[in-house]
Amino acid sequence: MTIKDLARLSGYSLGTVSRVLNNQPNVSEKARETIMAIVNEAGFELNTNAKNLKQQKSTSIAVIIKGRNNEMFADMVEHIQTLTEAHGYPLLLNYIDEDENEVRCALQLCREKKPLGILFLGGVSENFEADFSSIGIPCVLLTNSAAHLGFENLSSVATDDAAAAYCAVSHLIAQGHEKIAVIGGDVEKSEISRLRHKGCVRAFAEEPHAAMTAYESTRFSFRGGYEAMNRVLEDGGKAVTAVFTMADVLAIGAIRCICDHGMRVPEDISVVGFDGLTVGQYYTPKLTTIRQQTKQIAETGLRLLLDAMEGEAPQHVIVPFALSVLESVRKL
Amino acid sequence: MTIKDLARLSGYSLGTVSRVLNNQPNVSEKARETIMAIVNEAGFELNTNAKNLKQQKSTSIAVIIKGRNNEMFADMVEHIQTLTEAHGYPLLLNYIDEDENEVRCALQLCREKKPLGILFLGGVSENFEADFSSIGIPCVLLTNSAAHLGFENLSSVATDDAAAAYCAVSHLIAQGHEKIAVIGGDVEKSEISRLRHKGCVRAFAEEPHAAMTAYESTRFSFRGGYEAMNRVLEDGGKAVTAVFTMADVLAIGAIRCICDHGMRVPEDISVVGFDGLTVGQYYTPKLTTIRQQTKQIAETGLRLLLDAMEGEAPQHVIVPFALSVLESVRKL
DNA sequence: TTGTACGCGTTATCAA
DNA sequence: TTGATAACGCGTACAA
Repeated sequence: MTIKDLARLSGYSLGTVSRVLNNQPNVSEKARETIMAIVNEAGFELNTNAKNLKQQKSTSIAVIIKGRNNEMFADMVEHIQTLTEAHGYPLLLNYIDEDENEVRCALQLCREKKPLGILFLGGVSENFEADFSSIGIPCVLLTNSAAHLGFENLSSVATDDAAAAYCAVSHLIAQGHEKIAVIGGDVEKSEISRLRHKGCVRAFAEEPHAAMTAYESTRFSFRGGYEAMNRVLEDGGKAVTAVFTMADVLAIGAIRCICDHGMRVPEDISVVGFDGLTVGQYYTPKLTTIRQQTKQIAETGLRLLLDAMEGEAPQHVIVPFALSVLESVRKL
Repeated sequence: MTIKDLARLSGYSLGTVSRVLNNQPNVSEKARETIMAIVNEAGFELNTNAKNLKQQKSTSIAVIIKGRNNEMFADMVEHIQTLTEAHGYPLLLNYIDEDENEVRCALQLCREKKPLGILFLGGVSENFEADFSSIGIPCVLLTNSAAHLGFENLSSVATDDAAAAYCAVSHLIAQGHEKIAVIGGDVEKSEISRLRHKGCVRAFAEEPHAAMTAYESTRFSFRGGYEAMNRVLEDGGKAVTAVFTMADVLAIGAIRCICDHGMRVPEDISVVGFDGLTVGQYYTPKLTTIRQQTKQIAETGLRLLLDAMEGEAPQHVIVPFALSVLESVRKL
């Protein structure tokens, strides 16, 4: 079933049928009704390939998600999906590995699928600096700020990672902790880890009686958290009383490790996480954590993208975070 | 950059260029080299829209995932993605709501994107009975069996849900539990819940001294598990000593609820989950659960789909499960 | 308000 | 082994 058949069946010409299908003006009400009746009855749909070929672009928005088993991203994708559905934009979901180059992926996507815009869930500055200039369509980077990159077609929405980490560590210090271990990602490679680490350093600098006794770098996973905590504990001597982890999954891994060493959280060691995953509220103990506003990040990001698609200038938005104080920290 | 430019640049005609690009025979080695050199240098890529338009189909495989915040499905999608990448099939990921009709969605997909095959992650028999006959391409249903539906182009890969639930409840009974509550989904609407419920019933039937003191139906989420457990506990009197939940998220919600009531797991109440989520191994207590082989389900499902795309007959495979005995069950 | 004709980038058929 | 040419289904000037 093509618009040719539709033309034949309705007695109108191809042009009229096409105009009806695209809600264009200059069509008689009668023609519209006649044609739409046949469309609905036969369940006709335009051929996307032909349409895109003709228009030299697709009508879709692409999303590039770094890391598949990332509950926060999954959450954001869900929101984005709901919103774009309302706007009528088909979504092109692309999951890539943590260490793949998201900008290269975007370039390929532009050539192959020609999306109207791209949403990056996660990304590293270096990749953008290297290749982003070849991308011509509006893009938005989520969870990292792209303000310093200065591209004309790149907006960003992010949490203030340094401030959030500062807040988490300050909370531990305020509760009387002085020997605090930190578990996070590779400060060389991961921008997010770098920023959060910076926040930690600032917090310790302000309170000289407290110190970061160790910084353990690992993958962002339950197992990564477990193994990193293991190294902290086996390193003995400096007996930490608290740990700040740069992700809730790390916190959960770390807590499990602490329990396996015969200690308890928060009685023996306090733990603060980062992200605000749902599971944290159902964990034992309920996780004290930095809660990121995933919904707001997703909504704002999409809005910036749609705005940019309308020709507006890029923006760089910081969304607020909140320290969610539950049960995994004890006052000394 | 199109194959027209390529023809002009190489001095060959459109036909020859197309043949080279599609690795067809009857091309001189010289022509192949000349053209490929330009392709590589310029980073040329075929226009997918034009190609699909001409061939009246796409080269992609569609995946319809019911429920976005489902860690098990996310896991399976990850495996599928890795495997299809190796085979060179682009993946069309479609996340839909729990209660949307996956077969309707598939029909629309067939019209719009014309995939080579469809993988269903989750689905209910009723929807397939109603509309699946209109779908002409090979499909595979994962996590539910489609054997009884008898479609010529529908394979399936599933865990034996009834047997697994039977195994879980039998384990509790074997540990001396006699008053056992069960938390799951709506037996009327959810086929999976129905099958698992059936397994429970059989287990209780075999051990008359044990009984299902309550069946609480709820959504498959942390909160759902919490609320259902709340109802069980507030219903007092029949003092359960164990709970079987039809999902690990339910188990975690239930355990949190038990703790909030001042009791402990497994000291006061034992809990068995279902799925084998990673977080269960890092929970406190480590979750005793029915472990589903997500990797194997995904791999088998994709293999069946590829086979069917080659013209082979549909198959219905049951993959084994395992009872993972960790810490959330106590022997009475 | 409606219809005609062309081109989007590709594959495939046929003739050279 | 190669080249010319006709589709594929659609949008859109332009003409009627």
